Amino acid sequence: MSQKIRTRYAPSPTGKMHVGNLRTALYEYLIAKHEGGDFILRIEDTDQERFVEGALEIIYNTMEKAGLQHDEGPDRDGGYGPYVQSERQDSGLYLEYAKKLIDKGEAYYCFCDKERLESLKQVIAGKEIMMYDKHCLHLSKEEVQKKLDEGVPYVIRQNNPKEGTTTFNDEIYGEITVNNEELDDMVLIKSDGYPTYNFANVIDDHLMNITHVVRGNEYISSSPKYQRLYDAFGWEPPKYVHLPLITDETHKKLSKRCGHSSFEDLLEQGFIPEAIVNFIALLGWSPEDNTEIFTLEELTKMFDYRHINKSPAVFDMVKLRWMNGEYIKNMDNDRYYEMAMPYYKNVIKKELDERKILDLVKTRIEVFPDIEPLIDFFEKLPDYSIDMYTHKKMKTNSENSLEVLTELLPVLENHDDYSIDSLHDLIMNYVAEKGIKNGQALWPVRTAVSGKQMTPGGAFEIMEILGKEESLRRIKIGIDKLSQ
RNA sequence: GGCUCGUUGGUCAAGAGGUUAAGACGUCGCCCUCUCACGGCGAAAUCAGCGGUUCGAUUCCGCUACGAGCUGCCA
Repeated sequence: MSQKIRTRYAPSPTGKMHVGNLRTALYEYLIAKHEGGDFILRIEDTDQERFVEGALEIIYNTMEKAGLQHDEGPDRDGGYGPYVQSERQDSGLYLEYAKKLIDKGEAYYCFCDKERLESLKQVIAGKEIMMYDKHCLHLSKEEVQKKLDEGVPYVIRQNNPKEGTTTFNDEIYGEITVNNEELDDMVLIKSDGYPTYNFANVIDDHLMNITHVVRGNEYISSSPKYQRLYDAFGWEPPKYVHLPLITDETHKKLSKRCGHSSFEDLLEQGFIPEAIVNFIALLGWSPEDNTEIFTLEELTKMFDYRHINKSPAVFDMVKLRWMNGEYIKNMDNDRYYEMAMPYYKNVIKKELDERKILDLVKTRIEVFPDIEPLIDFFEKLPDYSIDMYTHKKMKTNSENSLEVLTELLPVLENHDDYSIDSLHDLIMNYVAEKGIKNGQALWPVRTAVSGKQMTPGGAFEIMEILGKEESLRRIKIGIDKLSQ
C-alpha cells in the first residue's frame, strides 16, 4: 500500500552551505532512509545571476563529509534525470507545462515591463509591497499572439482566483488555509525562459515522484500557490514537511555575519563533521529516549519526523562545542592525531613526543584550535611571575617553593630515568621523607617546568615529555627567579 | 500594513487535562586531584499575559503581547 519514500535535497549553487540547508538535507536523508527510501540530489540553478563558480563542488563535498550519500543525482542517474534544472530546461520541459496551464486558464502570458510593474508597487509600513493586478490576463488571444510574434518579452504568470480559499496540509503544522485574494499571480516562467523556483519545484517534484517535500519554514506562505498548481494539473501533492528555522543567539535568522552560519565555517573553526551533523539533528527534533550523541546510522534508525517541533531553535555554539569535545574524547587515536597534528605543529617545532603531548590534551579540548594555548609551554618556557608559586590550598609560597626546588635539584640531577613512574617514586619518596603534602612539592615543580598556572597533565607527565636536560634547566630558572 | 506560523528554565527540549513539569548544554557548589580538564554527586532556574471550557489546565478555545517568516522575473 505504501509507496517507497523519495525525498530530495534541492540546493541552489550559490556558495557555502548554510547550516539551515544542511539540516534540511539531513532530515530529507533521514526521512527517506528511515524507511528504506531514496534520497535524491537535484541542483536548482535556474537563477543564472546568482550562480557561483565552485558552488557545486561545495555541495558535493559537504554532502560527502556529512555522510549524506544520495541515491540519485547529477552523478548518479536513477532514471529520473537530468538532475540539474538548467539541463532539464534545455528540453523546453517547463515551458511545455506552463503552456498546459495556459490552456486550462490557470496561467497567462504577461508582457508588462519593468516600469509598469514598478508603478504597481506601494510602500506600506516602510516596505515595498507589490501585487500584480492581472492586467495582462485580459489580453485577447489575438493580442497575445501578436505580441508573441513581435518578440515582446514575456513572463508566464499563475492565474489565481480572487475568491474562495486554498488549503494544504503540512505534516508538522497541520492544515493551513488562506484566502485566495492573498495569492499573488506569481511568475512561473521568467523572461529569460527559465522557470522560477516556485514552478520548477512543483514540476520536478512531481516528475521525479518525490513523496515528501521537506523544506524550511519560509516556504509555508507560498505553499498554497503550489497546492493550486498541483490541483490545476490534477496531480496529487506530496506530503509537506516544513521545518522550523534556525536562529542565532539574538533569535534572528542565522546569517553570514555570525561567522558560523555555514558548514565550511564550522570546519574551519575545528569542528568535526559528525559532531555538526549530530548537533543540527537536535535542532528542531529530539529522539524518544533522550540520547544526545549518536552516529548517522543510529540517528537514521530512530528518526521519526513526527517528532519535529514547530518553534524556531537557537544555534547554540556553546553546546556544539561541548558536543564536539565529546566526539574528540571518543575518537580513535589515529584519527585524533591526524586531525590534531596541524595545530600541534603550529606551536611546537622542537623534537618532542607528539603523541604523549596530544594524549594529554585529548580530554581537555572542545575544538582543535584549543590545543595551541594548552601546549605552547612545551616549546618555550613562558616568562612567568613568581607569584604563581604561591598557592593557598597547596600551602605553598615563594620561600618553601624555593626550598623544595633547591633540595630536589640535586636529586633530579642524579636521576636518569625520566619516566613518569620513576619520577613519581623519586619525588614521592622525597615528600615522604620530608613529611610534607604532595602538593607542596608538586606545585612548585610543575610551576617551574611549565611556567603556567594551569597545564594539561601534572609535573611527572610534563617532565617526562621535556626530558631531563630541559626539566633541570627550567627548575634552575625557577630557583633563580625565586632567589631574587 | 496584510497574511501565515510560533511562544515550556539563559539555550536545546520531554510533555499531548490530574506529574515533585524529564533529560542535556551552560552556571554554581562538593568529591576526586600536584593545577586545569575528565569523571562522579548535588543545587538554583521554566509553562508569555489575560479570559474562558472543565471538578481540575503547561496541555483545549479565544483575545492580547512578543517573536519570526512571506509579501521578488531569489530560492
